[in-house]
Amino acid sequence: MKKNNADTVVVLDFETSGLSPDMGDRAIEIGAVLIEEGKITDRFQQLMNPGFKINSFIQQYTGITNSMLHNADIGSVVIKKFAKFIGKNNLVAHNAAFDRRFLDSEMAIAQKAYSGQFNCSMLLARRIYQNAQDHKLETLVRLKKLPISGTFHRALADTEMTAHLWLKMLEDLEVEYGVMKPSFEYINKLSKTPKHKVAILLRP
DNA sequence: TGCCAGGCCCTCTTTAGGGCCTT
Repeated sequence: MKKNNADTVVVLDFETSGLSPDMGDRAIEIGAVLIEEGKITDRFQQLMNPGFKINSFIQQYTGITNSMLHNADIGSVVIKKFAKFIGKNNLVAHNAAFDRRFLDSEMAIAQKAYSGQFNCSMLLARRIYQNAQDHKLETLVRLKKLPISGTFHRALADTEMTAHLWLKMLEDLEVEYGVMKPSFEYINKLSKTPKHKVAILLRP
């Protein structure tokens, strides 16, 4: 049965060859963690061979090299395994619009589908941490003193940090605003509320 | 690889432009 609480989700992060699947970019790594009732209970990480050589900027940015990708499974093989990992869970990513485009693109290539809805940790952070210097994942992780797991810009490390940020935001909503066990839909609504109206929505 | 995007949000707004965030 599908869980609709915000504390039961799959958090995911793609490393990619560029910014736009519509321009031919492909995923080169997927990382994900399953959070069940506020606890990380499973992990997924695989490199994905995009079928072409990635440029030097991406190699430097991610630390993923062409030689690492040479022996990796192709995207469609990996994404079929990942579809099983997702199951019917809802999904979370930092700047989810980006990861959703690549998930949709890779799923279409593999002729697979998923049923979960997306929530965005960046949009939620912009609402509840309005005074943060910016809302990059790294900035928020340091601001909230969350554990830095591995290297930034590798898929599983970014995913774990996004997961910790997600759980911290749920905790802060409860502790500071009395929002208990919010639904996924409530968080989605909160993430789309104009900033100047957030305080009204969250008033205990 | 391919010349590199797209959605959200703010404001000096809505007949628009530019910054943020992701790789």
